[in-house]
Amino acid sequence: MRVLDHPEVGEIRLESVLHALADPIRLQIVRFLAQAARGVSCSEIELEVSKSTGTHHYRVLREAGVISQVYRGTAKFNALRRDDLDTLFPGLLDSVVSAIAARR
Amino acid sequence: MRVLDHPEVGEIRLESVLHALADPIRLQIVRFLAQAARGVSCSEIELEVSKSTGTHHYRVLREAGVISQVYRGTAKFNALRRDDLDTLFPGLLDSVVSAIAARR
DNA sequence: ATCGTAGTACGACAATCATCGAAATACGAA
DNA sequence: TTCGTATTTCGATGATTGTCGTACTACGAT
Repeated sequence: MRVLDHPEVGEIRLESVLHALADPIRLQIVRFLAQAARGVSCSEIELEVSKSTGTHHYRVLREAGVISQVYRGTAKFNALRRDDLDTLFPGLLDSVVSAIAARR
Repeated sequence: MRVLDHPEVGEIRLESVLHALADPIRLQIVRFLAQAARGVSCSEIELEVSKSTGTHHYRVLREAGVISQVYRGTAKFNALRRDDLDTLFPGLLDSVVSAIAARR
């Protein structure tokens, strides 16, 4: 089974989280995950970039501590690390998600 | 008198704001401005980078819409665009400022 | 008019980044 | 085992970024 590295809660840095969120493709991913009740596979989110670029963006989000990723079979399931982020940076994720949800 | 370009409220983009905030030097500036009651000149904030690099960071913040800058004599006064940011992205600035203030 | 202070403009440089396509891997199903 | 699907890895490339030093400009004070 493939295992993926995630930063511990204590290792998540504000700069990295902000940097991870400062990209339209990654915001699109976060937005999708925010309104999904449970884990979402990569292929469920239609990104207007190539597959390899998509992989890159998921990795940036994971390594920053914004999302968690686990393999289930051949698919990889993604979820926001809501609790961890809310603990570290209260209100940050909510405000970003609200801001991206508010615009059309 | 020298005049500086600031984005209109409607031109401020979330990605640019997040990108502007995703740098330790710029977070230091924001942190300082957040706990200053009124405008602060560039030279009041001691940054561990050269003057020209400092100028660069102030410009990134201004062009993203995070701060406003006006000349008064030979000095340039900086202030957070609190109201504009709160209108556009409610809670965002507060959560970021709290996060940087919370860590030592 | 001259001087000092505050900040800018201009290259330049190395590092990081977003992007891609093509080849490779992991795993479930047939 | 063979096939198909999901995702990765590996360069490569062009764009952006953070950094600097030096030379410059703007302005107040002398």
